[in-house]
Amino acid sequence: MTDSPLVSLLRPVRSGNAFEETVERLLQAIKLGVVAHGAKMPPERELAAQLGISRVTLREAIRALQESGYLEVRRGRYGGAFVVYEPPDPGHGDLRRALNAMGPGELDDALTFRMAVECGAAQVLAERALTPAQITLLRRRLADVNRAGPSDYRRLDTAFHLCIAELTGSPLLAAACADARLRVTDLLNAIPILSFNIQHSALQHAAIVEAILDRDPDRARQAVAEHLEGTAALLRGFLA
Amino acid sequence: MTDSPLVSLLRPVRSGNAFEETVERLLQAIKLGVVAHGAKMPPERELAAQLGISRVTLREAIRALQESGYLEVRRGRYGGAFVVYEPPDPGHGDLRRALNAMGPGELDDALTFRMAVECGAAQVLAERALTPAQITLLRRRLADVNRAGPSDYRRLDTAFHLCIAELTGSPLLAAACADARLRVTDLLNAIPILSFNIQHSALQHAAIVEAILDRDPDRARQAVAEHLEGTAALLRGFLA
DNA sequence: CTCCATTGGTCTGTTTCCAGACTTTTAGAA
DNA sequence: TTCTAAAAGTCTGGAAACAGACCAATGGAG
Repeated sequence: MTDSPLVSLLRPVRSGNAFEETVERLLQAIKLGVVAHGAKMPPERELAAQLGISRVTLREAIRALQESGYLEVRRGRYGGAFVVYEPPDPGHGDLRRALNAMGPGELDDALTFRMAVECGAAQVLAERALTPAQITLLRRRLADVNRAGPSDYRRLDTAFHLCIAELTGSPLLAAACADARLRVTDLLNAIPILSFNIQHSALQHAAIVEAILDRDPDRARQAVAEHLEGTAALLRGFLA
Repeated sequence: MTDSPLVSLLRPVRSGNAFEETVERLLQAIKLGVVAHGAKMPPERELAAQLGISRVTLREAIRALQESGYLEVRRGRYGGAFVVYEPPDPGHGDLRRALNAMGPGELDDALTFRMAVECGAAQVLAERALTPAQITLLRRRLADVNRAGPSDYRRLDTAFHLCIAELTGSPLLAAACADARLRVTDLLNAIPILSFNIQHSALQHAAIVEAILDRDPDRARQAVAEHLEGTAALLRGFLA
């Protein structure tokens, strides 16, 4: 265990199959509600460019999602790929199933990773002097998630968390946080949204923002850690 | 600026060219001294598997490094690719050159990213109860870097930093830290190693380990932040 | 001295992926 | 009603990457 740095350094160069990877990404964008129900995905050419893949590959992925009922594609001007998917209310077996879909150590890996990068992002942000526009944006996202109904909650919660990372101005860090979030999405989606939890989270979200705006890195870090620990404990509890 | 999460989510699926990416990786392993001067890289088949690429692609990369004088390849049993490279003493223009080789925002991005993930890793680790073996390893790495001579310094410093991430047991986090380190390697290599800096770093390294072993996440976070801030300030200073 | 395991070197056919040109559909503007 | 721009759909040739089998060298074991 924990052998030389070779292990970290000589890790896989490419994630795997471009097609599958793309399907996964788009699926996450849909499930996270980043592209909301009924909304249009960006045009193929644009999307392909952003994802760094060819149009052909992208289209294969889109077709797969179309056939699975996540997207509806319309041609012609003002056409495009529209999201036709609404997150179902999670049943009781769903979390178990989602957990089993992950490898054994994978859950811990994902949770640890998320804890580290999100705490790091909050800390970094709290060390900065934010511009008024940034402050406004952060407050806005906080208000959004606190005002969210059950159908919007996950989406706005995601937006709030990612907003912190994006405000650091580091694309690498933002990508890492997005990645971390992706790895627990399926699990989060399988947890029923309880109003008790929402209210609890709202307090924690507020504490995070407050600490950041107060330029207090330690408090920011702690607030995020506490917040994420709640989710982590919930998920880990189902493994017992 | 700071538009919707789409930006973080729909980032490139694959890093780029497998060949170039591989060359870069191997080069980093060499420059970081992870595979020391005169030592042998793992066998092709093994390496290809670890990097998740075909042997053909790997061999192309190896040949490129061979032709650039980084590796020497010997056939037959006990053959392999041997590192033939010794880091040159950095001259005065080197840092400038390395900095210019990066895009404008890239340096800030890399430094911010590094700050976040390494602080996060230290914090996470400090929340844990470490096994005796883990404690021994951490202390060992600390002692190694503090005992290092100028020729070994970078390598052992890298090993120490990565050790913290690896001890969290999260491959994702370890990979993120390795990645962050990679992005500033060229810059660090261009800085002359001053004994003053080494001594200063030694104190900070010790403080980090102490905080982790004391199970004090805040102090661990602060110690890492302070340590990295030193490097960051040094690099940023050259941009003025 | 012979054998053989281990390692790099080479070849072949296949799959994946790409770049780019071209076609078709469609909704709105003129 | 006609025209146009923006979008998806289609096609082709080629490059990149892979899988896997096979060859060649080499140093140590017996």
